[in-house]
Amino acid sequence: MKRQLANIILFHRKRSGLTQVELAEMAGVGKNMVYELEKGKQSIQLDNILRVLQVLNIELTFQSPLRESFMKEHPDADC
Amino acid sequence: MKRQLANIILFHRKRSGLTQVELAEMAGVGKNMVYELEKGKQSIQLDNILRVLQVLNIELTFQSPLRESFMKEHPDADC
DNA sequence: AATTATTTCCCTGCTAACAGGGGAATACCA
DNA sequence: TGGTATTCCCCTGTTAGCAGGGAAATAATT
Repeated sequence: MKRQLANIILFHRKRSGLTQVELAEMAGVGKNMVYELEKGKQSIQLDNILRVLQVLNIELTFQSPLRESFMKEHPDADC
Repeated sequence: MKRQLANIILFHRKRSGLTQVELAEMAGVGKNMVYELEKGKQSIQLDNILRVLQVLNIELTFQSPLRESFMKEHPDADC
């Protein structure tokens, strides 16, 4: 997961034909943010990352053994 | 996804019998971080969130239509 | 009810993320 | 090869995340 996020964002941005600056503007963040994101910087605020991911149509999900088994018994729980 | 992260963390912390302070110490972050995380604060650094998730054995994954179709053709790609 | 544990929410100082600018380096064309 | 587009990486000032302390509010335990 270290550089995974960086790779995913780079991959999706290139595929969508956007430059770093264009992506930054669409996401409402600074251009250096996008640059550092793709460089693999970890200390970036979640909300900024989410803005970028939203533009690229990338979804973020959480998984854990505990969660899976719980959701099986409570299908309508929001957690 | 707004409060989802907060709920997941709270749920897992309770299940593991940890207090906010204990979780914070194990994750190597401040106690207020954990409190704000569970309150749903979005502007938190990703690396700090990941430290907390790691303690609780929660995994983070990315999904997108583009990614799925690409991984099908390149099963060993790391992106 | 009384005691203890935990959470909530103040506060302070430090630090680094952030936006935005700019220039050099590199990549991408015609 | 020359020109353009894009990326890389520096800089500056602002701002807010962060750790840590502490105290009131709430929850849990006996």
